[in-house]
Amino acid sequence: MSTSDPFYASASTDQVAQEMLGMLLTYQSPKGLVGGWIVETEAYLGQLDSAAHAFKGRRTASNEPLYGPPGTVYIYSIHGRYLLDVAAQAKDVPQGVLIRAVEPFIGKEIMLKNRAKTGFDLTNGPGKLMEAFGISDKKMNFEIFGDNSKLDIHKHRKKIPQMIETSNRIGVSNQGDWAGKPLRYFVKGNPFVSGMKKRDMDLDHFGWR
DNA sequence: ACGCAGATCCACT
DNA sequence: GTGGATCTGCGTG
Repeated sequence: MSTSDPFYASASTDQVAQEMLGMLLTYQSPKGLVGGWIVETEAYLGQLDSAAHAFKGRRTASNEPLYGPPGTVYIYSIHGRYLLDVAAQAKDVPQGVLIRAVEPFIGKEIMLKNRAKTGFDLTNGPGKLMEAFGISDKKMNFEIFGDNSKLDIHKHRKKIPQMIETSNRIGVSNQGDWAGKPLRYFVKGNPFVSGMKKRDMDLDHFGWR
């Protein structure tokens, strides 16, 4: 995905978050290529969104990548983990999409070595997928997916969700109106979605069409 | 210095 | 399946 690609800027951030479901996320890691299908995302809508890092225009060294052009890598840390975001709007419009879970597709063996977990637990959470990928710092901040970065989101290599499900966002501390907005999107039935209950899993097709 | 955050793990119902 | 403990980096005082 290149800088000039209008994909991000042409759509609202919540639309982008939905369209990213089924796209392939890859990372050229030192140990080899790893990657997976994006199955869960969340949209964060900037200065008005009380759950967003840029709420009220907050702008610090660590959330600065959110203000970058569409496709900017935004990695931040919480609870000792690292999470992966994409800036989704034009430069200086601090809206982003959090990638919360992927279905492993490339380099599964590498991911299994990076993480002490197997099965769906390998990548069914935002911190888990980063650990599986072997990313444990913020060095790639400000890079552009697929342009000058080892991280890439393949727009055209896409799986099609049978159905996209929504919910409120996970772990947002703020109790404002925004905490309950349905800005989390996931592939219905995909077992790699965080917190997916066994009885809701579609083990035949993983929720893909 | 201090306190908490866009989470995870594990020991228990 | 779920609640509580614990993980560090960063923002605020």
